[in-house]
Amino acid sequence: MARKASRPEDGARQSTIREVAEHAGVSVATVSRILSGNYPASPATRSRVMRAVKELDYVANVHARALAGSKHKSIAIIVNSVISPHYAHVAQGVQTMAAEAGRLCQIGTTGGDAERELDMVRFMREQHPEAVILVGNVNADDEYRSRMSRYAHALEAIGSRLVLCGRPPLGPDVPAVVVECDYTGGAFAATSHLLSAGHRRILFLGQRPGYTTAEARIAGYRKALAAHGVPNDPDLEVDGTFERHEGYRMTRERLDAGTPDFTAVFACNDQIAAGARQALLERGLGVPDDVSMVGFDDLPPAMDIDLTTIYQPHEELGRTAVRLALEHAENGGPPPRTVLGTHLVIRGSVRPLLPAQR
Amino acid sequence: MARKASRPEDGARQSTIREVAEHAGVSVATVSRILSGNYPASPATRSRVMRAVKELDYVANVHARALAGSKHKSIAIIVNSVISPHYAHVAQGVQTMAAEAGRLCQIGTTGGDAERELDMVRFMREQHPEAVILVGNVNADDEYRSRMSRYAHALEAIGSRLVLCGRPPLGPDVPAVVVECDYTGGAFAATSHLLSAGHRRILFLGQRPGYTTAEARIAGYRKALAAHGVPNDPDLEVDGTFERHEGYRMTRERLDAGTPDFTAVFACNDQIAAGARQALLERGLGVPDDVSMVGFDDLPPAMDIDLTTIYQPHEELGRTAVRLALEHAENGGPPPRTVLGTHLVIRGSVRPLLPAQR
DNA sequence: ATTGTTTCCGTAACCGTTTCAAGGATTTCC
DNA sequence: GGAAATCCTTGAAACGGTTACGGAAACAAT
Repeated sequence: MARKASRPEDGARQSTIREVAEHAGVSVATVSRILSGNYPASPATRSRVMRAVKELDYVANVHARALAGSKHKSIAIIVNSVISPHYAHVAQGVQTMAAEAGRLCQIGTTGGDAERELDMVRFMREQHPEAVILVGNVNADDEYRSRMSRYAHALEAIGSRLVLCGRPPLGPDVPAVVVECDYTGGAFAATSHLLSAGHRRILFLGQRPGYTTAEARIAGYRKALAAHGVPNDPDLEVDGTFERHEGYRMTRERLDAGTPDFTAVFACNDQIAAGARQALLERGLGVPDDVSMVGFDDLPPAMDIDLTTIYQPHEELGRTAVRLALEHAENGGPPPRTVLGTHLVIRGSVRPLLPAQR
Repeated sequence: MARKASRPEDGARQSTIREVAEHAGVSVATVSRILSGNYPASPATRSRVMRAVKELDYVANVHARALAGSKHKSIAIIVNSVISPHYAHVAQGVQTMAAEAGRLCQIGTTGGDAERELDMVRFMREQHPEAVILVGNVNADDEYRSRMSRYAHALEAIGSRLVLCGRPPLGPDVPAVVVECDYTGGAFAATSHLLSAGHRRILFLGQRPGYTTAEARIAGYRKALAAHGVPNDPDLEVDGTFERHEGYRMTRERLDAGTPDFTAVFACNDQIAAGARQALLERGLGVPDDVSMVGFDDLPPAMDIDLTTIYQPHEELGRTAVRLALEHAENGGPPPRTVLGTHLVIRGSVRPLLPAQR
């Protein structure tokens, strides 16, 4: 109904603000103002416009709106993978908060590849979102830093902000909101827990030189060892990605190499722990009877395998990222920065080691 | 560099196509054509334009492009939750395929609420994506059907299409691409597997009247019972959502009610199975020693708890949804429809029942 | 040399909003 | 009663692209 006859088309079209204006007998400017924000308007006009909107089932075109107002209510999030539980939870937090704030949530994945992350940021920039949230694990080399720095400034130029979520700042020259999580503290607590139970040789699963989230954990691990006066044996730090099958592989290879030279395991996340556990069980080693274990994340697999682990506030990381970005967009000033904490969740995968066994 | 002096601002701006044109000494039309599609242009002009683009670090404004070309390269996906493994995998498939096709991926969650799903569709419509993909489990009442039908037509009107992924068509009057998955067949295979192992009293966990994904499964369950000549006992069909804690609750309540009157469990997904298993273990019932179990999904928890289950092609569902939508946008014609299969994955959670135990 | 084809490129009219300067209608004040 | 202030409302210029249409140049054919 009430389609402009002057523009005949085969398919129906979305009604425009002009049609609404015409229908209500006012100008487009009036419709625009009434619809966006509560601008002074006489009650009569307002209700006429509202009725026209209803009758035509009018929905504003966001692209026209974004173009004219140079602002698109949307938040972009870039993660390694949607499947990985940690990222999924962070994404859920972002999504929830974005929805609450009436923002569209745009998502992109990188597979953990720094190059693809950069391309994704570039791609997202075209969309002019209010914020681009970068989550997680990436190997930041110099080339990466310089490109990301360029992009950060480009984003700034279009009034969008970069948010680093669960990772440290990229440097003073890279404008970004930062929402960190205390991975070093978490790893310290995990390792201390094992040390307090008498363990001395603790396998570290998930070392990844260059990757901030792994490096933060190993720093905590080493710090705990030092605090307990236990010498650090680099041979106990095993390289691998944060996936289940990698946890399995790392442990398997270790066991294949000879008799176990460790009594406990600290896994960089629960997935790794689950894989490691499987490898141990296949070799007839029980958890915690033969080997104690602490994971990281406190996500689904942890409960199923009764894993003592470190909780990190996944969803809150996402929510905070959105909140701070939006606040910063509102208030301006230097980009805010915050650090969220972690804590130990005790289940049944750690057993005290008798003095004789040490 | 080369900023228009006539428009002085505090912050830097993104360069426009006009600036690129000026910089390259050609018209904006030429730049536009060279950038989008391979329009005939002399190599000299092309390279001049390309160089200008590089030098100005020009990125087209998608909103302007969408407005002028009335097309935005984007795909919207609406799921219950990003956290739920099944949805996460489907979303991963969508995201992957969308990225391959150079599309932006927009995501929204509903928490399994039909009302919120409708609102989300409405919201997504404002963004003019090429497709809106609806995944999963929702209670479709008449009110829902009628609103969704309206939205489907509204989407059609703006050249966008609705995609139903992992759920049946809504009716002949609702234009939509449909990518189903054979849940009935999967449930039939699962139940048959248990029946063949001699089980007769099989608990069905996850009944949800009105929810298509649950109803498809129970249809398969009943069909298998009938095929084996086993009478259907409605009392064995337990209501609950598809979450781990619900699996725990349903089983717990069952066990609390008296001595177990079943020898096997079919869980509507692996999460439910994991929760059920925990409840059984807490009561001293082993899987599969005391109770056999088959799940659905073949996702992470399945491997950890050595669960025999039904595989469904999660990511492929997502990929297919995007592919069909894009193909349909290209070719037109009636909306395509397809059904993907499932298959049994045998692990160690089912044990044959001795004839004496039946 | 004229005409017809091709090929490449430019002009300008949109796309659907927002927003600003300015206009008309009331009310308020002296 | 007229000027000033106030309140709503409007026309029109952006915003940054795409694209229909047409012109100019280059080349081939007559």
